[in-house]
Amino acid sequence: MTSTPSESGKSRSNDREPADFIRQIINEDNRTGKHGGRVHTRFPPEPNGYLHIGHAKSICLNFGIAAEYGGLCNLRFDDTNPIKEEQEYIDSIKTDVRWLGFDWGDREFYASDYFDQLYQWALKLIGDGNAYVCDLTAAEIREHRGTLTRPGKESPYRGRTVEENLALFERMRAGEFADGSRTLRAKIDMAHPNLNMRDPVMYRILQSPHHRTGNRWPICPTYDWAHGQSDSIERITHSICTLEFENHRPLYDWFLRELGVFAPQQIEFARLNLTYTVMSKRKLLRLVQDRHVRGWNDPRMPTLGGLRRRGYTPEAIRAFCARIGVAKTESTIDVQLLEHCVREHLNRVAPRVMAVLRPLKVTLTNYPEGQVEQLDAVNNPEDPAAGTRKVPFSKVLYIERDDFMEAPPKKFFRLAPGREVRLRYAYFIRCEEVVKDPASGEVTELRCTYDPATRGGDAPDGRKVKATLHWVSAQHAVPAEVRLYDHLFTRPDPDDVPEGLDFTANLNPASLEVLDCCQVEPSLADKGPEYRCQFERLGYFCVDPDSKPGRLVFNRTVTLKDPWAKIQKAKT
RNA sequence: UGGGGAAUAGUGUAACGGCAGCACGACUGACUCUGGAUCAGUUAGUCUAGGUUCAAAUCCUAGUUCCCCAGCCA
Repeated sequence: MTSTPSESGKSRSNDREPADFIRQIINEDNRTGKHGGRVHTRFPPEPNGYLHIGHAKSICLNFGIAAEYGGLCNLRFDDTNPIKEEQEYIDSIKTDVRWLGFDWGDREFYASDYFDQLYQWALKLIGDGNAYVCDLTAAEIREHRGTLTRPGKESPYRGRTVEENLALFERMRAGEFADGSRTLRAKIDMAHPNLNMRDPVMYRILQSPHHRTGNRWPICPTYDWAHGQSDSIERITHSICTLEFENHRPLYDWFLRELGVFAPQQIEFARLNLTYTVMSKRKLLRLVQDRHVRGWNDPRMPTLGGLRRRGYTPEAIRAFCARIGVAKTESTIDVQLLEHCVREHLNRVAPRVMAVLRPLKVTLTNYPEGQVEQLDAVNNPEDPAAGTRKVPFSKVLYIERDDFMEAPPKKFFRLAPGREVRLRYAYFIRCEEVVKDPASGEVTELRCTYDPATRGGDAPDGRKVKATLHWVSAQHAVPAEVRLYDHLFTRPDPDDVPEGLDFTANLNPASLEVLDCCQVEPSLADKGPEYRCQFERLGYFCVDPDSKPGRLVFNRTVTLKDPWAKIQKAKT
């Protein structure tokens, strides 16, 4: 946890700076002294799934705001539903938040930490005539709730006395009743236009063991009953959540008011949507279960685990979250902005290396047999401190198949019969002869000559060349597998499908391409997982955890911007 | 047809009665030993209709469109 989560480094504690609507609210609260200048937020994941880029937006918001205002941000697991939650998720969530660069200190909390307090508060509401035990089944409750346009009917159990309710609730707690047979409900208003206020359930009976409290609680609180009170216990000043909870705010406030306890302010913002991907837990789970991807951390997934494996940096994700801003308008961010953010960071820090993905053999007919030269190559033109390295050069090389065309169209600047190009950091070469497989007609080798006077890449006579190609020396290169990724879906909105089909109809069949005959420069031989670099002219890549010594595996994080590829794509 | 929200270039996001700005994208051009990076430039916007005002994205009125809510999920 070395970095400051506040990317701007600027304090937002004055209201001169353009601030988003949440920071404006906080600025106003600070101005009026509402919380004595205190700012305390929380990130409250439910431990029933893996974190994704949408959560990163919330994490950056909550931890970022706390840091900017000199406040604190808690990590709180919203573990009110034992049948869906598991320790594995808790561990992965903590790993991801830490990886993103945030620190919750010793403030790791669980809603289940507050089950006793919640129970006491429930007793108070019952005592005040504000809650009652209801014997209706789930289906009956639904029927009684009414509809969007029609008021609900009151439960026949609504009129129970305080004593009756207290006795029944005590027995619920003692585990005397079957799952789902009774609930504790807030007594509010069955005719309320907001359905959340029509006597919402506070406790249900769920005998399944809880990952933290074991079998101590046969009853468990609902989100509505637990969340606001948890915020209150932690003295959260600003409880930031997504738009769908806007309808719950009246209830959130109602509980706090009836209890007479510290009242945090709930503020809702629009969740993140990204083009060419899905973000809902349900759809992500479906992709994993139906084997459309290789797992939760498949590099094509928008999960933090997937992005990490893909080679994304925490810095890039934080920069992205800072740029997308925060508002109440529902929006879909162009995935190109995310890609821009990784490129921007990796361009600054990633060492450059040469790797040939689809090798084409090149023999330099006039280069001495058996000779090897060690040529100097710059590690990162954006960072002189990164220094240089030696790259071996010899008579037989590999270049990229895409860098040669027998009949080059207009605007193709690379190698072609009779044409001269530069090999990066090496020599000018000229293509003299094209060798083909007589059967298939496929080009199998290029026989070229090199100009010894151009060693290092410059011609003493000042002659220019239109392209510089990357290459590797055949006898020195290390074989590697490279996994190329593209968008998981073929449409910006995966849900844009013909009637009767679902989002899987838009899955991109070409989202993964595995190249297993790649040749990379020898300096890469000893690199392990999480090593990130730029393959010159191709893109940013990282070593995959599947990689083993002698069997390198790389993932392509993102391509470089490539005008030529765009020209070609436009033609098809 | 109840209630709660939201509408600003292609996509996001500012401007809080006083010149509609920024980022990404797209398109030019310069430079380049990465068709990368960098630099310069172009493109393009206030949902609609009225009203208030010297002045409206901003205030008022009426409409339109989109999102959320009928889990003992969160």
